[in-house]
Amino acid sequence: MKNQELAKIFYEIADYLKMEGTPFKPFAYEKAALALETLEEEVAEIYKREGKLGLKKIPGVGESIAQKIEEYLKTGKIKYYEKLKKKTPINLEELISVEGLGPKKTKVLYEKLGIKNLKDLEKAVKAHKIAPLFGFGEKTEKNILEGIAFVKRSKGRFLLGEILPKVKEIIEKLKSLKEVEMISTCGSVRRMKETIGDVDFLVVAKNPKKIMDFFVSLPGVIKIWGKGMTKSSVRMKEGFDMDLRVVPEKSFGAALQYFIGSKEHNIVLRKIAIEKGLKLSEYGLFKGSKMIAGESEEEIYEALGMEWIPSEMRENQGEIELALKKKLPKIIGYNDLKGDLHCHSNWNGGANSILEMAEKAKEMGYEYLGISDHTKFLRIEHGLNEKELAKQKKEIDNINKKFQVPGFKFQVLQGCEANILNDGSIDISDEALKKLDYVIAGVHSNFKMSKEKMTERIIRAMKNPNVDIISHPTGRILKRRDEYQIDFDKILRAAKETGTILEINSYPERLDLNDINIRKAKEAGVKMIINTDSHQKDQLRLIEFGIAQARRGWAEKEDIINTQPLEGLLKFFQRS
DNA sequence: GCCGTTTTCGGCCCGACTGTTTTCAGTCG
Repeated sequence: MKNQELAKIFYEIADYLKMEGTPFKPFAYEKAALALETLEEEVAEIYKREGKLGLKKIPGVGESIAQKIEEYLKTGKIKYYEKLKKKTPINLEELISVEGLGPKKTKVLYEKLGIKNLKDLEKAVKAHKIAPLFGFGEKTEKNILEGIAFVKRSKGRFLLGEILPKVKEIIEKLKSLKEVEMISTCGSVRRMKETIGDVDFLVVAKNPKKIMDFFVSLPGVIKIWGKGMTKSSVRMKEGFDMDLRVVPEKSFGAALQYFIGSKEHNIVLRKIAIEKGLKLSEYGLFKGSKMIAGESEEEIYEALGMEWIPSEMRENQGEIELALKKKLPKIIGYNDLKGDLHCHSNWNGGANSILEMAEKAKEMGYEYLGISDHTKFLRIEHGLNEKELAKQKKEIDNINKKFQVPGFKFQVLQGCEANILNDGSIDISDEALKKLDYVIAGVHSNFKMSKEKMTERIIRAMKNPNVDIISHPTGRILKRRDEYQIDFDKILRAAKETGTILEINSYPERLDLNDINIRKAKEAGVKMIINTDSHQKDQLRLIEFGIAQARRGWAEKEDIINTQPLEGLLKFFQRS
């Protein structure tokens, strides 16, 4: 995954340049990083095929960045980046992950106090060395302390969005070995938990030694914790660990069940087995010494008198009871969505044109795609005003004409992602909103409001008859910032009353609503929509993470409005 | 450093808020 590695480096270069106060360049590096991050094809492949010229076709990549990509592909290093790191030898990524600390403050902390990493920072905060610095103060010091605590709490866990692409790549590599007969991921990756501790693979194989040799010498392995015939364990350079187990075919299902977990789910399952006079382990389901099930998960669950439970639901949150009664909800499937309504085009922050986004959506088999660019208030994203929205509508109408092919259904809708201002009003006129197919509204500023005020703010927005959807309703950013203070039950009641739809945002850092809130919304009878918030066409694929989260929240097809075909969908927006 | 249905050079990255100031810098989206 050279793409991800390069993206990370370019983001970091951008931060170093910001630290120096360099104008514009950081923006260019970030743009290139964003493009690389979600590029479908490996840069190495592009380079192999088309050389540097091919690299320059990537949006945001010009001569200089293409050269750096080339350098990295050839040497594994970028001299320019190494030089920046050498000049200011600090763990920049770690330090700016503390909310409230940016590149500039980090630089001051390094120059005045020699702070190089989180540990140094914590020491300095605790010794009250930071508040007296020029430009800092008591409150900053306190905020930094809270920020450190938050970063530490989420440390050692990785975003599913960071890990899953790597896991899929490794699975493909392992599958290509002829010795591998069956393979699967287990653990929290398989349960699609939003953050992952380590990665587990389960393999049925003829020649375990060969598999193990291959596994411990995968690119990116920096440490081998252990290597045996049935289990090997390694540390990857990104910092996470991976285990691989080889099991006999007749136990594959039992091992899968055991290692997918969760632990809590398994404990209850084993109790049920005992009650039936059986014993469940990773080797199988046994009656005395006779194995009665184990080759597949399905036969184990069946033998225990219950329905098979999708892995995303296995958290012992009531799913076992329902499975015993054969009343599990039919949770939404990964191919049930008919479109995506939260996407940004190059009319504001996005990298691709509306047409490019639409073509990608069409390719994914969608029936519709909603363009929801930011409105006025967010100037950095080139938020659109009333006039520009009207102009954009013309473009969308033209594009839709192109898509009018007999026997083929596809339509681009025009929405917007408007801003909920401090008092709950919307930053663009009702007349303009009325002309759109639908309206998303979201909070993008002033997050540290009191619980009461923030709740009131969002509810007022929901009461605006033009607002259909609330985007990323709780505002959390994983590993960075907690959700803002809101009374979620009150929000749900207001959503129900006003018929407002709550978004499940698929961005791996957001996944907002989260699984718990999705379940609450479902129980409250509030409709939801799964969107990506794509800023470029390849991000449309992030929808997988939103769907996974919906499945973890037990959402069914009818809870999610974009499982509806276009006609049904539009009914939710009550436009005439 | 990137980009071009006004441009191959000169734009691009604005505005609110916070916390620190006493007129403003840094952070965040």
